[in-house]
Amino acid sequence: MSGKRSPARRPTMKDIARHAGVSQSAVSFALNGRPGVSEDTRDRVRQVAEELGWRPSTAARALSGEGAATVGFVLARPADTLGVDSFFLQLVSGIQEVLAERHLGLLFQVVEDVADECAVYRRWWAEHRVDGVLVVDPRTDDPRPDLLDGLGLPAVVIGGAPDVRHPGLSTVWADDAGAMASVVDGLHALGHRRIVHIAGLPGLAHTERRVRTLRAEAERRGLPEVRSVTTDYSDAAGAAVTRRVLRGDAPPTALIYDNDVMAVAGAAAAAELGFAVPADVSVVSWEDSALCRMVKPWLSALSRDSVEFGRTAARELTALLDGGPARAVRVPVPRLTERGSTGAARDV
Amino acid sequence: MSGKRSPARRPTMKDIARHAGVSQSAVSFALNGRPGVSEDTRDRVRQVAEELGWRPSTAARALSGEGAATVGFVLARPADTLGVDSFFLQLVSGIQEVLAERHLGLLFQVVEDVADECAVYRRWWAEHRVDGVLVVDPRTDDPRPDLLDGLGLPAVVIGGAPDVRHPGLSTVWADDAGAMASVVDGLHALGHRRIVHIAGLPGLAHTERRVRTLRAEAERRGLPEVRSVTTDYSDAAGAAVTRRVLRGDAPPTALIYDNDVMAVAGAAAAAELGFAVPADVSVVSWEDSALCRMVKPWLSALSRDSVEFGRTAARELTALLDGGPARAVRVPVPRLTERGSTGAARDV
DNA sequence: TTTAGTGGCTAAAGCGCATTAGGGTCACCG
DNA sequence: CGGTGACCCTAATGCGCTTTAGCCACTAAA
Repeated sequence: MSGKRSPARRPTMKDIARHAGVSQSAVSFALNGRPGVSEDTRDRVRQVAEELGWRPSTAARALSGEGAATVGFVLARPADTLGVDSFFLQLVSGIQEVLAERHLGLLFQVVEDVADECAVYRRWWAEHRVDGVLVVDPRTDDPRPDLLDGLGLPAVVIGGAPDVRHPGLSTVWADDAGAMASVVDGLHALGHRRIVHIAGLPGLAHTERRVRTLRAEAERRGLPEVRSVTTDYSDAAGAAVTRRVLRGDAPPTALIYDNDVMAVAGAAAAAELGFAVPADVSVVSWEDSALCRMVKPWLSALSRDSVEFGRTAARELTALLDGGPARAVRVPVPRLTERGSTGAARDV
Repeated sequence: MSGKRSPARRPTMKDIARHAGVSQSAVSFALNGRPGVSEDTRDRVRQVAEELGWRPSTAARALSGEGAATVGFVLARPADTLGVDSFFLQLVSGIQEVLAERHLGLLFQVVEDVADECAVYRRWWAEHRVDGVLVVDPRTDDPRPDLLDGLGLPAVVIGGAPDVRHPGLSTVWADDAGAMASVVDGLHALGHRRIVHIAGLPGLAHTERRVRTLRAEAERRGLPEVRSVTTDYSDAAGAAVTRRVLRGDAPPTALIYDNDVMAVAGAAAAAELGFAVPADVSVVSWEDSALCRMVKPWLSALSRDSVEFGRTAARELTALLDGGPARAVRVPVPRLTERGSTGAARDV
């Protein structure tokens, strides 16, 4: 009835104090569970706050030293690269789940490269915008841990190996090395001797881990014709590299792709070249998603629970925000879901 | 040398004032381009601020009435639904581009349904967290415009039709009706008479628009065997519906899918059933992405520039934040990129 | 009876900024 | 030579919250 045309005013603690007939400080004590008010008053205040639909102004909270109730997440990828990638949305969705419970906001930003990412961290810190950040795509020789350490910004590195040089940062990681070893193991058992690993971006920590492990495994088994090729993760690169290696002399009999997009594109490229999957060449995707079940044959893939990965990372960050110690948490080794794209190596 | 172990302190305007030998107010005037200081002083203050790496505390800014310098974006989708969807990441990336220029943050949240989404808006508003929001997936009978209007929270609805009932909200929309008409036109010209539209979620405004238009076009041309089937956008649903309609009597000769994921899954399902694409059945995807070029034949698709779509939406929102009037902006009609999946209808 | 607590509350200060109301100083006009 | 702006600048206030200091009444101990 009252013509609610003018945008409603936000209720403040002052309003609550007035309605409840107490001082602002009493309201603050009551609402924050601090001693200094009787249970009676506390209940009354709580009730009034509820009725008024009061919520603490994050700005005011942040200003009086309580932190911004927000964590940051920066994705450093050129716009066109983040096309068909299920990993990040799932990761974020898991992160959200945990953050939402604690009413923590997620400040999200997409930038071009790591330098820009660092700039964003500096800005966020100076602007007092976030209490902590989640860092993805760790690199070999990464400037971010040093920066965040210096700023004193709590952070969880997602996908990096435990970093002894930065005891302030938590790490959540998957055992790529172990997974790679087991994949090579499986392929070797199937008779594969010539294996090419179509890797992701060079410089990324997990790319390097996989590449190193593959090389080590190959040496251990005495397989000279096993190697990695780095790419930019795009479908185009996946297809291009596939064509190149299959056209060479003594083409590989097994291909390991670092993501689903390249695996699908690569499998298609192989088929075009007349290589049957898996009769002529086996294909493994290091990322499972609906994509892997959209092509014929379905692609064998390493599955990991990206949503849970996100949850774990967020939990580590909240623990850090609560003053807990930094930790290195390993999530379960991704396991290979065998589908139709892997089989015994053709006799050479 | 000075043992920078303790996390650096954020410089404040007080620090600048001290270094520059002026009052805080002078600093404020200087830094915000307000009159009241000489150009000399202004430059000096700017320089000091620069040296100290000062950035305004958003908390303090927000508290003194300047807004939170942040806009919100809520995605109401169950976690497992947001798998292989290139649209949102691209949209967000476009949004970011515009927001970053103005140093506006993007608060991002994933929730289960629209009710939760509304709760998030209320909370954000009460907590003074955002200055405006971007709303996606508008529905028929949507509670959000009313809510946002009531809260006085500036908002841009992405993908909705212009809404005369909420003159406070801007709208950025694509002409689905026109696009649908032109697709039907093209298929009709190729001889197709039995067309099935495998649509997205019922209740979504653009789904309804497309469904309505398709029906109208069919009636206009006297095609009784043209219809829409709604789904949940998943690959599974796309494949299932495809199988169902192709197995029926008088199967359709053309299929229009509301997204790329369903189109690819559907095309695969058709192939499995022995329907050659496009000889037996033509396939059109209402979303273009790398996915469409990962299958054989490549899928004809309606391409729109999602990144630009995001930019446009963000620009409208910033205009709104600047006090500009609400507008309804139409982005270019998506155009059909003809690829190998569409062809003349087989003689019936 | 005084003294020391103690529980329940209020007043006041401070966080970092924007903004309003003045307070000097100088040049210019009458 | 006093008056009047214009120009630069400072002091002080408020935004909504947390927190410290302190007040008052009442009880328990000395």
